[in-house]
Amino acid sequence: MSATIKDIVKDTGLSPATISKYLNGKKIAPENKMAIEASIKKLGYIPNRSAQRLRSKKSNTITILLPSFSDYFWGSITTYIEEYMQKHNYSTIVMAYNPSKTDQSETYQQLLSIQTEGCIMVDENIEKSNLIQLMQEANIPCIFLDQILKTCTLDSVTSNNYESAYEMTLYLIQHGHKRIGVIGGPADSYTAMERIRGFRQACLEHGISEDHQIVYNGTYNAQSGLQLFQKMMELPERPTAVFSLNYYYIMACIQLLHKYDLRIPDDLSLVTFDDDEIFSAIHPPITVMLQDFPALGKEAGRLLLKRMRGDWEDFPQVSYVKAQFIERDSVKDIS
Amino acid sequence: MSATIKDIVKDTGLSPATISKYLNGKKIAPENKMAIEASIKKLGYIPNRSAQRLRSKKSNTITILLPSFSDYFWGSITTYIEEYMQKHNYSTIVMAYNPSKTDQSETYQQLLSIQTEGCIMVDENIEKSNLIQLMQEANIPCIFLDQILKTCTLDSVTSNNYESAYEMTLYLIQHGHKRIGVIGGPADSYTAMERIRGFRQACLEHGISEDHQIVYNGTYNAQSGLQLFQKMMELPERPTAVFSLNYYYIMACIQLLHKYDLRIPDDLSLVTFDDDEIFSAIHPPITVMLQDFPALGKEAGRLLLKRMRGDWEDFPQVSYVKAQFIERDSVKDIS
DNA sequence: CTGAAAGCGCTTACAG
DNA sequence: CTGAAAGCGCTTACAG
Repeated sequence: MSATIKDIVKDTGLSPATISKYLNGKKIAPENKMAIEASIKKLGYIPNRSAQRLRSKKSNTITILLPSFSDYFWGSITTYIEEYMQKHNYSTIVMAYNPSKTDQSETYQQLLSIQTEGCIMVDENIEKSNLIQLMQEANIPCIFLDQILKTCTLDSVTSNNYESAYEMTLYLIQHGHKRIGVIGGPADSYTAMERIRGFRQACLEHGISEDHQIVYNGTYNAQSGLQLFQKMMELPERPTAVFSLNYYYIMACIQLLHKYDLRIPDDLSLVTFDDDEIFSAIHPPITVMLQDFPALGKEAGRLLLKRMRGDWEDFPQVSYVKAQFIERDSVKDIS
Repeated sequence: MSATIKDIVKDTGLSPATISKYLNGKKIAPENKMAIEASIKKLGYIPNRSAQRLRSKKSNTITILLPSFSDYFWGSITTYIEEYMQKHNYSTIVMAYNPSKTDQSETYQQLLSIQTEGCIMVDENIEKSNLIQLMQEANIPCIFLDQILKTCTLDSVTSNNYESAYEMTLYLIQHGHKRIGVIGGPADSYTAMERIRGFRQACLEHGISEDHQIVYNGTYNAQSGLQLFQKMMELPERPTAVFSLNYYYIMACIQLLHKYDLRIPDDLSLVTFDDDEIFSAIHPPITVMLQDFPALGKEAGRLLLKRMRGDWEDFPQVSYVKAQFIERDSVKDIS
C-alpha cells in the first residue's frame, strides 16, 4: 500500500498538521521542511487527493466542455489548459456534451456530481441553453474560449481576430491584390465577424471598394466551404486572392483547385486562418495565420483560476491573444 | 450547501448504512428503497465522490493515455470510452504524454497520484518505454487500442484490419483492377502490416502477381504520404487504383491529384481506410473503410472493466471490431 | 511555527 | 435486511 501522512509522521516525528502545512505551501521551519522532503522521497509518498478534497471541501477540478472531441481546434487546446491547471494542482475533466439541447440540466447535474469548481466552454450554441444561467446561479465561474457571447455576461479568451485578419489582408494588398475573396464563418459568429471586420477595415484603408471585397458566409463544415469556394470560382470576375477564415474551408478550397485547374499561387493566391501539417508539406506551402493555442489555453486557465479564487476585479474581461503570421509561398506578388 | 447522507437519514429515519447500500445497488427492502429515492429527489442529493473514494479506497477513475489531443483518430474514440465508463460509474481522465521518452516514470507518478484503476493506451511507442512494466508491477490493468504489442503481453482492442483490407482489395479486384498501389504505414506497425497482409492475400487469391502489388511503407504523416504517392504516380506503369491505409495519406493523395492532372475515378481509382466529412463532400465522394469508433471504445471499456473486477480469464485477449465498408464513387469499373 | 483534537461524507465489517 | 460504530487520509481551527 502507498504511504500516508501517518507514515511521514512516524518517519519524521512531526505532527500531521505540520506535514499538511508543508504540503499546502504554508510556512514551516526550514529543518522540518527538509526532513519532510527527504521522508516523502524515501517513502514515495503521494497525497491522497480524495482525502484532500473531502476534508478541504474543494474538488480541485475544473471542466472543459466540448461539443465534440474530434474537433481540430479544441482537441489540441485542451492539452495546454490541462498542463496549466496541473501546475496549479487542479485536475481537468474534459466533457463532451450535446450542444443542440436547450435544456442542459443533465450536463449541469454531471458538473455538480464531479464538483467542478470552474468551467471552460467553447461552443457558442451553449448561449441558447440554460447552462450558463444554471452555472451562474450556482456561483461556478465560467470562461468562454474563442467566442464572445452576445446575451450573457462572461469572461472570454479569444485570438485577436480583428487585428490578425487585418494583418493578413494587408499582406495580400501589399502583394498587389485588389480583388479579394473571403470564405467566412456564420454571420452570427462573433469570431467570424471580427475577422471579416478586420478584412474590411484593411480594404477600406487601402482603397479597395466594397464590390471588390467578395465575402461569403457559411456554416463551419467542409460542405459549406466547398459550395462557397465553388461559387466564388464561377464568378465572371474571380478574385486574385482567397482568404479562408478557418481550417475546414481551406481544406475544401484545396480539394477544388483541381476542378478549376488552378495553380497556386500563379492562378490564385490562397491564405488561411489556422495551420496544419499538410499546409507546409504541400507545394506550394500555404501562408497562414496561426492561432496561439498554448497562449489561449494558458490565459483561459489563468483567468479561471483568478475567478475561482474569488477575484472578480475587471469582470467581465475579454483577453485577446495574438495570432502568429507564418509566411510561406501561396501568395503571388502581382503589383 | 448540498445534501449529504445525514440529510437523507433525517428525512427517512433510516441509517446511513442502509442508504449506502441503496446507493451501491445492494438489496434493501422495497419500501425503504422508495423512501430513499423520494428523499434523494426531494433534497437533490448527490453522493460525494471524494468521500466514496476515500472510504472505499477506490478512485473509480480510469485514464486514457494519448500521445496527442489533436489526433483525428483518438480524439473521437475518447468520447465513446468516456460514455461507456460513465454508465458504469467511472470517471475518465484523458492524459496527453510525450511518447518519445523511454523513461515514463513521470507519467507513472501522475497516474498514481490520480489513483487510476486502469488505463487505455493507444500509442505503440509506449512499448519502448518502461511504462507498461511499471503498470504491470503495480497491478493496474491496461488495454491497448488499435495496435497489438510485440514485446509485451497485453489485452488489445483493434479493428479487423486484415479482413477489412482484404474486403476492400476484393472490391477493387472485382472492379477490374489488376495493378494496385498501397500507401501503407510503418513497417513496424502491427495495424499497418495486418492491412497489407489482407491486401496481399486478396491479390494472391485472385492471381495478382507480386509485382502488380505496389506497396510503399512510410511514417504516419502528411509529408510521408505526399512522397509515397508522388513516387507511385511517377512510376513508368502507374497502378489503376490506389488504396490509402489511413486518413493522413488520403489527404495527401487528394492534394496531389492536381499536380498529376488526375481525375477520380476516370484516371485513377482511390479508396482509403478512415472517413471524414470532406470525403463525402467532394466530387467524386471517396469510397472508404470506416473503423467503428463507438464499438472500439465500448469494447475497450468493457474489457478494462472486466480486468479491474479481477477477472483475468482469457488473458491476454485480442478483440477485433468489424470496420464498415462505405461505397461511394471513387472507383471505376474497368473490367 | 507546532501539535492535539475534531471531523469532512461516506463505506465497511459486524452483530442482530 | 438493518443499524451502531469505526475509520478512510487528510485539513482545519485552536491553543500554545
